[in-house]
Amino acid sequence: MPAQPARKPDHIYHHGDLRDALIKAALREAEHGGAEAISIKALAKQLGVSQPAPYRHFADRDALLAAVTAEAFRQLSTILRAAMAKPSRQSKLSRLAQATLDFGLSRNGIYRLMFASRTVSCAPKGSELHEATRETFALVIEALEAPAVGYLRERHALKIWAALHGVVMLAEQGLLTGEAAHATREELVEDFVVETKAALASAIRIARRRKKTGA
Amino acid sequence: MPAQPARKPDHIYHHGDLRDALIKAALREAEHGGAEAISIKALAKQLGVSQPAPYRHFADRDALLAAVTAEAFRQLSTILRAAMAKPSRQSKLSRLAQATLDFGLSRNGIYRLMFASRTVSCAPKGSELHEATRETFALVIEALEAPAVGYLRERHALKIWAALHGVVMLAEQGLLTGEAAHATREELVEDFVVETKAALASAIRIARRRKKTGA
DNA sequence: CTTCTAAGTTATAGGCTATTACATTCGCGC
DNA sequence: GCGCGAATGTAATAGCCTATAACTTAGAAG
Repeated sequence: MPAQPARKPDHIYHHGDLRDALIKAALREAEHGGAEAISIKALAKQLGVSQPAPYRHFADRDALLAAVTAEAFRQLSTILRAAMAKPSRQSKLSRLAQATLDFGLSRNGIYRLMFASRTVSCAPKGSELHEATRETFALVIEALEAPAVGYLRERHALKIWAALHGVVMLAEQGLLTGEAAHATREELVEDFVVETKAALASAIRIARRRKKTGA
Repeated sequence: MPAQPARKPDHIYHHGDLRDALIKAALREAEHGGAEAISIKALAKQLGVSQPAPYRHFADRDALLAAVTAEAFRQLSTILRAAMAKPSRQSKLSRLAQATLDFGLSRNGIYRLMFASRTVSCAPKGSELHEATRETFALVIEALEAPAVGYLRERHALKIWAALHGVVMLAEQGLLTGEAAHATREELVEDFVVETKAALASAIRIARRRKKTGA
């Protein structure tokens, strides 16, 4: 009888879907250690393939990071969509904001991959990653539940989005502890939500009044 | 005549102040490439010492990063103090905010080192780095130019600080371009400044009224 | 059934961190 | 002034990581 009796030769030559497996495994690694925790070599070992195998699917480490980050954005989008869909006494924007905060704190490493690395800013315009970030931001605009008047929606979406990231970042750094912790992260976020809604509503009223008198 | 005629033996044995030189050189490197651009080996070469030499001054790479980050915070503090001191028609808070934005965008890599890496959150309570971050934040509180009423100042300082970081982060990511660029970064920041000042003033009024009627 | 291509393998080069053991200089007490 | 210990620097080396080159295998397409 020859060496291998066939029938699942123990280590199959073709993994099946190594590309996808790499992204998922990398996401797991990044969960706690951030981008630095993603090692191609370690991933390959973990998945039972040789170290250079991943390079068949990603030109280099940065390409893998971009793919991982894009996947992370899609996951966040899914989470936010779910939060917005869930019936609740709170506003859509509030639910989106709290869900973002939660994501940013509980999946810390991934969050930094998404919002604090150079990966995203290097993504070319039509890329998978760029599209994923755009789609997430579109949800923020949607959560405002406001009519499109000029660029007022975009502007206020940007503001609440920025404020949210700031809170997550500072919270991660432990700058929201001590005396300052008097206001919890959630309260801070809710402050921003309320203020943003009020500011946008007011801006829209003013814009419409101006338009009417102008026309 | 012996080999070396003395008189500055070309490569001196003791650098003089390698520790400080390392921090400054690292800061230069980080300016554009962020933390990843800081390589102990490269720095050593650049400064004309052997690779292991830096380890006489820093236990490991993370220790160097912490020192570099602390220095960066002190530099930011200096810049902010200067911006606040400069006479201007704008409010102190506005000047501080715009200076922070400017710093975050022009010294991009360093900014990420300060606000988007794990370095800061790992800094123990009494450490040089921790103190440097506290001092910077104290300037934000000062810039509010408001009386201390409960923790209202701290809370609003936190809010404007968070919003600022958010704007810088999104701007770095190119999320502030396109349609959204209708509102420039500076305008967004000014929005936050105005809103924060108004919100704090209002909160203080309310707190005082409550106190008076309560007492 | 052959042949082409996608996907995987071994071997290897080169960069980085960090440690160990050894060398040199500084400065302080005497 | 001199000698010795502490501080600082060096050479050599181990171990991890990325990335490439050259070769091999499996599966699909004609």
